[in-house]
Amino acid sequence: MMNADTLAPPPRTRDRAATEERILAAVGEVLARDGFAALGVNAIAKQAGVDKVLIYRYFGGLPELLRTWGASGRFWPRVSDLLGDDPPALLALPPAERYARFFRHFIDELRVRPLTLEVLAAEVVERNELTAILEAEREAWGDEATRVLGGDDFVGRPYMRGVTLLLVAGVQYLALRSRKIRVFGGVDLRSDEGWDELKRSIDDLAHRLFTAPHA
Amino acid sequence: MMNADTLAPPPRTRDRAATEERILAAVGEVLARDGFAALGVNAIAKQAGVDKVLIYRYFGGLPELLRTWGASGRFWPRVSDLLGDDPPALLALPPAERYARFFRHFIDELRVRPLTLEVLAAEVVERNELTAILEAEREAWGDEATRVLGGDDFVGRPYMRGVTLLLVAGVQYLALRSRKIRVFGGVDLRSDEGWDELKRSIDDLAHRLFTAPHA
DNA sequence: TTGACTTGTCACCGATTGGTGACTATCATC
DNA sequence: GATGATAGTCACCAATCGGTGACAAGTCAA
Repeated sequence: MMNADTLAPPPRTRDRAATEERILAAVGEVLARDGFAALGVNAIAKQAGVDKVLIYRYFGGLPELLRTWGASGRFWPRVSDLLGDDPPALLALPPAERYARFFRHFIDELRVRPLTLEVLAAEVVERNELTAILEAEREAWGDEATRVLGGDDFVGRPYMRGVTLLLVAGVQYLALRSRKIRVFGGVDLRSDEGWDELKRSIDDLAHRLFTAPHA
Repeated sequence: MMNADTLAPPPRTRDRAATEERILAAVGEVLARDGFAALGVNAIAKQAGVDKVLIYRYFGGLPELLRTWGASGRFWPRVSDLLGDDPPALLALPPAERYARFFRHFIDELRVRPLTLEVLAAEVVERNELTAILEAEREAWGDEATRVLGGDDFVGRPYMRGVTLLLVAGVQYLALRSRKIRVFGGVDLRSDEGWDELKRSIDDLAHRLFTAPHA
């Protein structure tokens, strides 16, 4: 029969914990390299150097694997990162200054986290079990942001919530777009200079919002 | 051979122009119903009730079909829609008023165009030949927007470009998110009331930007 | 009437997807 | 040392993807 028979396939290390870790790590690697659309059992197994059947055996399937990966919190910025190196100092600043600095940190954190942007982008285009899992992980993040920014400074300024929301959304959108395009409205989204202009604009805006309550 | 032989398949209407139109219409239908990810030759042909080989014969393939569809302008808002019913009247308004009204129109146009949002969402998550085709169609749109908004009102206000960009990006992002989630930062993105709050915020913001050149 | 062209249908191809069953190799325990 | 559970590999499945070649049927001009 010409069967190559005992052409022994060398089994791997036979270490379930290590294999599970390799699979979990492969999720992030595939996500970073090929994006959310390519995130399937075949790609993950190949990246991990493991047979895909182990994904079903160890995690139960792709959704459960994603849920485990999302819960591991290995891709999302911690809330403290949004406050900078010295949170108390930030909170002690005058409102306009705090407002502006928060957005500076927000921009910087977003720009250096390709995995975060990849997940955010996926949430824009589809809402399924996978994105819902990761979205729940992220909600506390946005809530924390509004809590830090909000507080007593918004009383008497009913426009602040809408403006803040639009700025947060705008920063997220521009960060997302920078993955696919370079220039948006004349601003280079892939250079520090481009983002510096946006930061300075928010700076000016913040001072105008807080120092001119003329209504 | 048990060949069912002349089990005559009734050919369609044998009308190339009509068939091409059905295929083009099917593009929008598939896009609206199943989204950009499902936009393939199989799905389009099935939706049009036509054999997929005709897509290759009549259009040359999926990219060319998409290009034709994009150029047909059947999904994108015309620039005039951004200026409202009476463009000269809008342009004659004071800067702050014009600024605010433009965003009102921008929001209203975006919210009633699911196909536009679908394409915008696809552009966020992937950049390929298909999205590039539709993106080129849309560029003139954004350029026109900045031309209407910009002009002489921005001189002496270096922050205006960044702020405007962030607002445009923010509106687009919130409109995109409204397709998948209902509430963002406490604002209901699927109700007129939620968007009214955002419009009012932009209103206030516009007046502050243009009436307080205190720097 | 004949022949060339076009419209449309169908069958097939290779590649890739998610998913499963069967097999071998290793390890711990009796 | 034999036994049973588990780690890991492989071969296969049906479905779907984009794409092509062959062919039947209608249309029109010579």
